[in-house]
Amino acid sequence: MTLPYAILAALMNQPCSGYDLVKRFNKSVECFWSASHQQIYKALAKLEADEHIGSEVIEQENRPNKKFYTVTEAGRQHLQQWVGEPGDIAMLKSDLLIKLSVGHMVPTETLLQMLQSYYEQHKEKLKIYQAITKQYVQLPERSREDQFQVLVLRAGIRQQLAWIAWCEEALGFLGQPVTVREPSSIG
Amino acid sequence: MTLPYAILAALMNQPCSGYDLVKRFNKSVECFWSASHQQIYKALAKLEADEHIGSEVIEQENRPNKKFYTVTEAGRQHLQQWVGEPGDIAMLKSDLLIKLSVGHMVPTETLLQMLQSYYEQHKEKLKIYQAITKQYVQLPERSREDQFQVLVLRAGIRQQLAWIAWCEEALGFLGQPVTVREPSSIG
DNA sequence: TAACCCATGTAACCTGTTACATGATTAA
DNA sequence: TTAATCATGTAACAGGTTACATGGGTTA
Repeated sequence: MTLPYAILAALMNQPCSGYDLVKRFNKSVECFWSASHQQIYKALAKLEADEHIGSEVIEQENRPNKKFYTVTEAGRQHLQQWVGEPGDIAMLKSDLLIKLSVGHMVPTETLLQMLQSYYEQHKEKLKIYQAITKQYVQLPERSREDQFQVLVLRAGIRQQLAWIAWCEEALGFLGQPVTVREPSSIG
Repeated sequence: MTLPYAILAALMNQPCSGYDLVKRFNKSVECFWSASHQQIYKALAKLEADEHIGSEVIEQENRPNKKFYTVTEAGRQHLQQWVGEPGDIAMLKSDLLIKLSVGHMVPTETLLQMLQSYYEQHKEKLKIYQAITKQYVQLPERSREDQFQVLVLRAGIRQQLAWIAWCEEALGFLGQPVTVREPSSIG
């Protein structure tokens, strides 16, 4: 039930076409909600039918036309109402933790390799969040809108730092010498 | 695709009935994977058809019979193989972050109330993880199996601490005086 | 010449949620 | 007597993934 709201939120911050939305949802640029292009096009059709968004066809030469979506007043109110509602915290569903819960069944060397792969991915994700945050922080003046973007990104950074610290603890437990790092700081 | 493995893992650590599995999956006792009873019964039927688990009917007086499930050798190998495979880190999908990404659209007072509700839930979750961890830590001798359980729980604790610290940052940003806490420690 | 980008969609399938169903036992 | 616990399931639906489809333009 969250995807339509996530789309409304994205379009509020920056109206665009379905194709561009897909990129924003998946190029890890923006977002804490993923969706395939099929899902997004379908949700856009529904949102338009419900008159929460409107579209304008933009004719283009040498490439397909695009539909440019903007949020309607009704859509804005719908989103605004949802934002104020309390909700449930995200359930932590992790392959990795299921795997480690039966770690005693598997040779340590195998576990180390598997864990290392997750570790690298978390460090990569952290870099991405930090890079995007930097772009906002470097702006001479930040709007309140931008300040909220930074706040959200800092949540992502904190999550990744927590995972990274835990991976290091786990690698240590498994007997892997871990490179000594400076105490984590979220900047 | 993870649920069947999560079930195999749970049954490896402690064989039981479907009904008991449901409790272990949802009473936050054990697990970093949730599932409804409908899903679990269905998955159990499939796992049994694939001969990854076997069942024995236990006759009971004054209450319905139960099916007691145990992992077969084939199931054990299937699980073991999966544990060694590298996988993708969990996508962070958060209602709360979508809401905050359009925080500028909503009155601060409304945001504060909404955020407070998420904050309380994270603190509650943390308490649960800490209580379960304590039970393991207090044991006079911990098996390697138990040590892995503690490791997994510590991941949950770190995640909740990260969320809690971020909620406090967000409340601070919104102008809410936050009770001063000792620097977070995962114990 | 092959692969990828632009741009939008349909169809089949699998996963997960909600509602419905049964029926005895026990606690408030 | 109302509700909850025990114990297992079916059926309908919503959410999400994978595969298929089109067709010109650009890059290697």
